[in-house]
Amino acid sequence: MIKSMNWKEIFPDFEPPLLLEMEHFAVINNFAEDDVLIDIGEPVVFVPLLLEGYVKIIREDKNDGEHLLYYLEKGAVCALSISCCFDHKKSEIKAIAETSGRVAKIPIGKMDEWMARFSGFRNFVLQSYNRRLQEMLVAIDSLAFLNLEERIVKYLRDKKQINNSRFIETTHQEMAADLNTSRVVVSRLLKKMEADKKIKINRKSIEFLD
DNA sequence: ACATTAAGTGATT
DNA sequence: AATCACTTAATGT
Repeated sequence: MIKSMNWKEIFPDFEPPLLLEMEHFAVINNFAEDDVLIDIGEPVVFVPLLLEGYVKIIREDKNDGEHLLYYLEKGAVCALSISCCFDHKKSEIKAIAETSGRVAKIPIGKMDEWMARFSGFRNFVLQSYNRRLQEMLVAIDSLAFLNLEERIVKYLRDKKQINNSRFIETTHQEMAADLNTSRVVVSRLLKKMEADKKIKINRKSIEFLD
């Protein structure tokens, strides 16, 4: 179903022999919006490469709610899954499909092998790691240094970017969960932002006026 | 018409 | 900024 043309397009630096092996060993899965791709505590047996779509990566504490860390985009590999894989650990995060899309699941054993044999693959993994680390810093910064209203603005900006639309389809409840706060507080701040002409609130969607 | 879900609000901590 | 205890509004059956 997936031709090497597609692979080459998404992963331009992969060597042709690597692409051939990938087509053979990778398991392709389609997923729909809101699918839970992995949850906390589930064993990680594959390293997922995102072929299409966006995935929300969420850190969750059993008692203390959850927090959105960052989004994974097409052509990215989940850095956290790699570290989990190497140690045969269980997942530290929850991954939810922001949009529908496709993943290629790489068996753990192949990761070692391909990183050793293909410099294109090794560089890809390292770069991907790097990007995730950067995004993690951004997530920490926003938690540590931004107030809730600023975090909401950032949240809406990110979502706007991903969906490529100034109409953000979400509920106050969902935002509160992602930002680890309460719905009432989100509603109030959004109301204020609407009064300030920054956004327009509709039921189950928000229009971002930049 | 009734139930469910999303969002708004005042009062309190 | 969080929580409570509602109310109101929109949607689904």
